[in-house]
This record gives sequence, structure tokens and C-alpha cells, in this order.
Amino acid sequence: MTSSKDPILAAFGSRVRQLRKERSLSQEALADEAGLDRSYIGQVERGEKNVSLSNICRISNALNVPPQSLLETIYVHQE
Amino acid sequence: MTSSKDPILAAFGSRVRQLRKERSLSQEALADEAGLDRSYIGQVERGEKNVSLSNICRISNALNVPPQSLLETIYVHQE
DNA sequence: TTGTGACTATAAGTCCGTG
DNA sequence: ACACGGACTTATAGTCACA
Repeated sequence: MTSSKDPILAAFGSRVRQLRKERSLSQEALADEAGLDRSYIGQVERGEKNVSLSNICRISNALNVPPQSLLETIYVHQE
Repeated sequence: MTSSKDPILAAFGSRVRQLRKERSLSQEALADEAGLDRSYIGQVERGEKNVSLSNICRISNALNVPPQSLLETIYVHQE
């Protein structure tokens, strides 16, 4: 499931990338801030990783945004 | 790390429990809606599990709330 | 500076049960 | 209806070398 194109993970990753670029950070710089690996951040941004809640918060913290703002672009079909 | 008291996971779990009870659902009923295991939901609510983004969305979908509302009670220290 | 595939260790998550 | 545990399978975390 890690590498399958899950639109949720893709939306999350795009959001991270958007916020990172707004701050003119490299993946490496963001990774450093978050205490994560550079390539891991890249994988997250490409929607290849099903990120855990801990890491969502680490990344949001590194970006100086509340964690829920990283989920803002995720739309789940309500019935 | 599974059983350590991470306040982020605890806050998330409490929020899930709160919303579940508002809907008068049992853990089993919620698990069924979300396509997850009954005991897993219990562990999540007790803050014992580091939930993945996919499962955050599954649970939020089962509760009929947007995923970011499950993170609303999580406050990360901004510097 | 980033994309990518491969890799190992550990945690996620399931399924069975108990009180 | 829930907490909790053991044993189990599968996914994620986290890192690396290289394109």
C-alpha cells in the first residue's frame, strides 16, 4: 500500500510541498527541522508514504502550522 | 513506544472517543464502519497506537467528520 | 537538490481469547 | 460493551547508494 497512488496521501504530500516551498526550504532543511530523513520527506511529498500521526505533527511543527492544516486539502466522500 | 503516553496520540484518541460517544456507537460498530478491528479502535482511543493517515481518514469517514477535525484538540508548541 | 529502489527493524494492525 | 493480553502477519519508519 505504501507505493500505490492513494489520493489521500497524494493530497497530503502536495500540501506539505506547497507549505515547504512557501517557506523556501529544501527537503533537506525541512527534514532537519522535523528530525526526519531527507528522502523520507521526498517520499511523503510524492504520496508514497502513509505517514503516521506522530510524523504528521513533526512535519507540521517544522512548518510552523497546526497539524490539521496539513489535512485541509483532503476531502473524504461523506454519504 | 506503543504503550508510552504520547500526548498527541492521547489527544487524538480522546477526540475519537468523544465523537464516537456523541453518536452512541460502540467501539465495535465504529470499527465495523471504518473497516478496522474492534481491539484496534480501543487501543487508538487509549492513545496506544500511532495511527496512520489512511486510518485517520477511515475513522473520520466512519464518524462523518472531516479528518482535520480529529486533530483539532492537538496543540503543538510553536516557537 | 531531488527521485527512486532496496533494505532491516520495529510498530501497526488482526485475530484469538480472558475478566 | 470495554480493557487487556498473546501470537501473528503486514506495513511503516528510517536509512542508504545511486541516478
